Amino acid sequence: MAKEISRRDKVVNTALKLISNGGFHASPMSELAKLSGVAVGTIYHHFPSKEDLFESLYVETCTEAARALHESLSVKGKEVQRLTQAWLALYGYFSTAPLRYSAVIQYRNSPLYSKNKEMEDAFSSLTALLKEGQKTGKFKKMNVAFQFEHVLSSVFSVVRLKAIEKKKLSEKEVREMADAIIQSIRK
Amino acid sequence: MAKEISRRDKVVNTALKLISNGGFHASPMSELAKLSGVAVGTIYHHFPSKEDLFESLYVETCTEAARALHESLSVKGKEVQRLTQAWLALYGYFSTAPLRYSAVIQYRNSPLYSKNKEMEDAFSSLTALLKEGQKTGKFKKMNVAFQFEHVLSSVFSVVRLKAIEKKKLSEKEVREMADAIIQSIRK
Amino acid sequence: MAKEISRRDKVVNTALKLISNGGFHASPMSELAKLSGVAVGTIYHHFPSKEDLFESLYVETCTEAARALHESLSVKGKEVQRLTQAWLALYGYFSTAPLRYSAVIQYRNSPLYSKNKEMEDAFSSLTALLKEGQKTGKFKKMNVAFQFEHVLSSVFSVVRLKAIEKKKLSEKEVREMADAIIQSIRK
Amino acid sequence: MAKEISRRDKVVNTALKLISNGGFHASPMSELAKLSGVAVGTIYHHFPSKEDLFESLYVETCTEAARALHESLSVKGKEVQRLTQAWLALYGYFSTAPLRYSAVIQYRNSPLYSKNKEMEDAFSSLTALLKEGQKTGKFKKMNVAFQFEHVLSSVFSVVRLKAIEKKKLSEKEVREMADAIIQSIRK
DNA sequence: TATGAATGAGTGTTCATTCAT
DNA sequence: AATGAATGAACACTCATTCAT
Repeated sequence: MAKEISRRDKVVNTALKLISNGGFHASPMSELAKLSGVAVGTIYHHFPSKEDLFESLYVETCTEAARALHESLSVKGKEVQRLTQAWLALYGYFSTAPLRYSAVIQYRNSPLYSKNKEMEDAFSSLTALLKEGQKTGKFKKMNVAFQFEHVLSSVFSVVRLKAIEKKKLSEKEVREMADAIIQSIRK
Repeated sequence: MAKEISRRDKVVNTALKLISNGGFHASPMSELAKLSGVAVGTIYHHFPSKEDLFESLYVETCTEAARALHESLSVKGKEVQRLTQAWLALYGYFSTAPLRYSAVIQYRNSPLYSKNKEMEDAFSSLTALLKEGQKTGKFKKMNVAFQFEHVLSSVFSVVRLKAIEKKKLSEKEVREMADAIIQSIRK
Repeated sequence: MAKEISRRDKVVNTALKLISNGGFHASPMSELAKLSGVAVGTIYHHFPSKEDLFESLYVETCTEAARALHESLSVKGKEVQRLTQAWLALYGYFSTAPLRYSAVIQYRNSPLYSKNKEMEDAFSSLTALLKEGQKTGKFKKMNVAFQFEHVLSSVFSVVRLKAIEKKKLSEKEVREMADAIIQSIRK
Repeated sequence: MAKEISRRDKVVNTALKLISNGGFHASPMSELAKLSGVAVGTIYHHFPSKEDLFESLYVETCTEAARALHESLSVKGKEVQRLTQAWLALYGYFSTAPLRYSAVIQYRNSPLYSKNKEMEDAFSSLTALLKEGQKTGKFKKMNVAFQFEHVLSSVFSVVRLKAIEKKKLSEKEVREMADAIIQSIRK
């Protein structure tokens, strides 16, 4: 029973590696094709353009991360507890998928971004939680966009330390970081 | 007595605009030359290569920001107070120079980075403050690199909100954000 | 009894539209397939190659035009009268089938041509008429190839005025043009 | 004293050869560069795009032909005589520059055309002559655009016979052809 | 017959860099 | 120092054609 990987998936996987290595502009379609074991035309059969391909990486990743986030928030609990779960869920997802972390970071800091608020949309349940916490008085009253950015960028900072800079981080340390962030949000 | 702007400075200023607009790869040297009112060859008299030019932007900016940071830290005071001053100094610098903020963000997320720890070095006084605060028990004991990233990325988040996304932020709001961040660091 | 259009005919009709619009090189087989409601492979079942397909358009059209020409020449009469009939027959055919006119013009001015003297062959009865007229002294003695070209290109000029440039031309005007041309051929 | 041919002229000359041979689409820029002894980038330094380059060929040629036309019409005379001179001038120009003839024909039958009425404009003195002749009663009253096309296409037919199909044509024969055409225009 | 995913050679164009003036 | 014409490797993308189903 052969494990068939679709050509599209081969391309996606190779693209994640390439972009994580040298970035969008250091990743020619020809090389992507070669490393994927696929013809150039085949890539264009699945993605209309290079930009689209890399946008797909971003959107797909947002969707996956949003699913992890959603599951973590499905458990009932107090706001602080739920925020902790959310933070850990996002951290869990991205530290397990460092290539996707890389792709997301690059996309969000590229000129392609801003057309695309996928992440903000996908993570709307996080925004909702923040608003709710502010309303119930559990969280500080503060610009929600800022709090959102704050949570997200702290997750990314830790993922970077662990997955990119290869720092050893114990579970306890990670948990402390999460708590520190959340402390800056709760009242 | 006319205020002569050196050709080098013209180039630097135009480069900041260009990179802020479309990014490194969307900023051809030929256009940089044209918009600067300078010949292509002239740019190469001042900078050995395109990469070098954009690295210079980064290094220069780090140096300027470091100066602002240094001044803010020259005032004696308790660790928490000094950290607040440091945060506000960095915020002050970057929110006044949004093009340079843009250049720094892009550089730090480009493959050119990592050769270049300019910012960490330039901001060593911030790292020193964090270590000191941990030692004296004022700050939470925690991975210093993470705390550093955390401070920096929070500054950048707020600058982005204000300078890029054009959100109106009162001084009071900014101060609250700073306090929130610092609360997550202090004991 | 439904009027079934064969796939081949669908392709031919679409090809005529496409080539008339943007020309041979702006008409990819993939688009031809899509607009025809047919798979790419199906086109290749009916035509060995793209060049062949467009050559078929030309040859088919020549054949149809030759039939019209032939019918007009089957009526007996004096050379001048018959030439007039021939001119009007060709004009009639092409002004009714402007897409085919377009295809013929393009083919005749493409590098594919010259392998293919289909039109000269198909229109041999016109050449024969010209030769006959010269022999009987009704037409000027003159290079027959030139006279042939002359007649044909005048037909095409008028078709172009009417069908492509949408000039309103009365039957009387067209007749005058025909007469003018023929006057330059007759003695 | 070396005869310096500018790079631009080298490109133009090679382009005329190439397009005359296999047409626009069979003439890659890379080959054009190689045969011109010039770098690809250099072509783009002088022409914004391939289409522009070939349009330039057309426009330049129209301008040159218009000059020849203009000179021939500067001589005073009766309308018929002047029309003859005009016809012969155009014939003279194009039969001496068969590559340019080829380029013009191809351009006029390509989808690029129609944006560009250069030839009609450049040859406005011919149109003017035709109108004048109709007004003074020397020429048949007839659609001027048609008469224009008629004159032009007859010139092209003869050039084609001579320059492309290598038919030997004596001066006398050419003159007879000219006369025949003009006979179909004069009253 | 019919399909359309897959192929990959080929093309127009860009742009960092050089160097003669 | 300053200029900008010239260079050519590199790239994204196209599209005629094939072939397994």
